Amino acid sequence: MLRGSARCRQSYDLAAALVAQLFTPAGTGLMYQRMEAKKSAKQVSISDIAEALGLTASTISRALNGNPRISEATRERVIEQARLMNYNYNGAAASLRTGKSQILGVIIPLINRAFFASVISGIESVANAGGYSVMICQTSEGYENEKAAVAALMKARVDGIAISVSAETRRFDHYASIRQAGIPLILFDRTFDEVQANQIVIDDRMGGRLATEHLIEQGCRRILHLGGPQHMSIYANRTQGFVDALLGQQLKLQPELQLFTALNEQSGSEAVEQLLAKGIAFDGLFAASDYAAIGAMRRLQAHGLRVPEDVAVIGFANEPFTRFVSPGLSSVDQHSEEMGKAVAKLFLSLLGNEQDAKAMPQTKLVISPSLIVRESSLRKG
Amino acid sequence: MLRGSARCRQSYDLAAALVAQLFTPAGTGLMYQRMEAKKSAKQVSISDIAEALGLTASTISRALNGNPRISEATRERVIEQARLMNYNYNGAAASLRTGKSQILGVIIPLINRAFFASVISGIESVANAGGYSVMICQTSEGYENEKAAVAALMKARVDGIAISVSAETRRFDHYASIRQAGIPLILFDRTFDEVQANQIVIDDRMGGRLATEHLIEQGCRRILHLGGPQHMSIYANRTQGFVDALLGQQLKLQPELQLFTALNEQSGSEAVEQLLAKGIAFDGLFAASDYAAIGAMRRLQAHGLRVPEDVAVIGFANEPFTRFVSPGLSSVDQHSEEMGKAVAKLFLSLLGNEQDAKAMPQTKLVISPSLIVRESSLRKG
DNA sequence: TACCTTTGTGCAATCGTTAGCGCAAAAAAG
DNA sequence: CTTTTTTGCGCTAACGATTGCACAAAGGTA
Repeated sequence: MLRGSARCRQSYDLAAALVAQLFTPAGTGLMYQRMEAKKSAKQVSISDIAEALGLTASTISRALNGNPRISEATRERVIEQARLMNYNYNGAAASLRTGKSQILGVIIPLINRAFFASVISGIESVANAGGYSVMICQTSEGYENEKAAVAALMKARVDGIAISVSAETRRFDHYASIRQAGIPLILFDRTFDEVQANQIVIDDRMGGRLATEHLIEQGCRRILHLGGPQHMSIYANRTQGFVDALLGQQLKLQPELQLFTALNEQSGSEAVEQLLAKGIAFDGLFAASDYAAIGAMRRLQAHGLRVPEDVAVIGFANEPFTRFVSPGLSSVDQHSEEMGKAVAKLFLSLLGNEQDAKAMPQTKLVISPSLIVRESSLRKG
Repeated sequence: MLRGSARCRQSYDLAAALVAQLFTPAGTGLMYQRMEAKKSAKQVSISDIAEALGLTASTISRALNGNPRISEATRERVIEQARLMNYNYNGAAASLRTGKSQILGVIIPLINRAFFASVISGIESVANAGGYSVMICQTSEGYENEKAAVAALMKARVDGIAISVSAETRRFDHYASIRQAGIPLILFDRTFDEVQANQIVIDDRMGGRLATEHLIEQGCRRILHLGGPQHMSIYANRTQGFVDALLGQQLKLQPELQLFTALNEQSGSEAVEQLLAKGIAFDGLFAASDYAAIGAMRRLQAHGLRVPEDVAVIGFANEPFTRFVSPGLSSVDQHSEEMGKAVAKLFLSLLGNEQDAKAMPQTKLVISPSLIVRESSLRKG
């Protein structure tokens, strides 16, 4: 514990420069002496401003917070002095006093998935506009990391937590402390109904159905489905949508044409390899992930099969690379940015009206996905 | 200001459940009464634990922080009681008292660039291991957003700030408050030498040279360079590397073969269109961004030119999509994850040894990039 | 037995901000 | 010219954790 020596460090040339600057315009000797006396130049506090202006900290606080009981003249003096002294609001102190940190916590599996990056963008834009900062934690799909992330956010006393559950997570006790603290909890995209929390999801079942119906419409009759871990609702629902579409079009369900994998590039590739080796034919492919789709598509092409003529392919998530590959990969867009905005908006409303979380019924918002048709699934004529 | 009513909200069924749980094992009537009395069930504090155990807050604090002056027996009792009461460490209170928040601030232009996402991953992994959380702000390449991000991080009293400068930023006064507060500042990737700060960058000049030399080696003699805004050192350096390579190989610099754009997909496409329209021929293309490269490549193909046979193409950044496109896009890898780790490590060392920031000389760490050759630039034979 | 260490814990001040209450002075109402 | 209201600000007590100092009890030494 090196905490003992952790107090006195600052560059004093800068502190001196600051004092000089202060001394010139509004020059109160008082202020100068104070800086002289306190060797350890901490950041400027409202008390420092108060002292410089001959007021009290409460007045400074009220002035900066727009309290109507403060005269405009005083407010302007305060704001100007704060600027001069390079005052920085101390969020920690305010958080301690008010119990609010003005920070939202977000836990995601992987930050380098375009989907999650977009969601974060959406959250940030709305949250920032509402005066909130965002604290992001990545679990790398790990349960222990998720536990640690929750702990870190609780420690930071965030005002709300949004989680997209890691693939490894099957128990949810670590969410209990969130609820016990009365902190709003929102699950997005990767949700579990076992957890009592607000949810924002896309209609994955509809997405799966749209994608599959599109393939059927393009003339596919034997459609391979590469699905994800079925304990996760998003993947189970996409698969369900696939089933819906087949049955809806009076097509038979072929068990050998449903494979469940980790849905990365490699597993997509391997799945195709496996089926071709077994001599199982198919003329369409719906993967519940773009990564699996691209892996599969490349492997099909490596075997001399043409996409979309021999096999029409569609993925899921509309990752940016789907536009760049050739043939362009059809996919299902999840309106990720919108989802992020919805998450942040829900937060703001939950925090805004201070009805107990328990009074407010759990919200479940479902966003409809959109089919994005590119060359990989489009058979002309 | 709805601050007045912002105090009393919590779900009391849960609080009751907690009390019940508490009451059963270690059952101190005292505790129960306290919860009864205080209608507003705040989170549990160390004083609550102290009261439950008949100790004082200082002992609890020391026990939880591993202070050797506390007996093992007491420590265990404290830890167990903390677990029972579902205690959460209050970072805000500690931050206020110690002046340390155990949070690192990171400001990046865009979170949905694979490069930055990877850097963040790297930062997070090292920072978390060192007991720090990470707070991320996105500027969307905007100067005002960058100012707001700095303010938000200062408000959160982060212990250090890492910035990759937005494209729009040309003034750096907003960094002054960081230095004045004595907070370690690290610029990474997008740096400016005008700013007095630690820097972690890749050797962009070397990257540009490697890419260009590779094209020359593949037989290119008229190489088009799509460069970025030259006020940004990364792009100026990549361009300089291009120039170095040409001159090093006794090739002439052709002014009409250097275009400077925003380096997105569209500008890459337009640049190619423009040159072809003018009838300016070229047999190689080095773009300072993968996005510009893919845009250019697609446009070349649209004009019936073959890549790499007619024009060999190489990009920069090694974005993941470069693997998926066909032909695979050659690029320059920036070791983004390593860069992130280096940023976090530098933080930890800056925070670790409490020599003044001024005593510690400014560090500048330069990481060497790697050439990644794929089909787009490889002429067989 | 008297004195010195070591061990384990308590006391109290402190960090910066907020907010309820109080209280003058000024303004409005009577 | 009083009385009431409004305006503008100060006082003070929190919030929860940390930490230097004090101090009693236990153990060791002379």
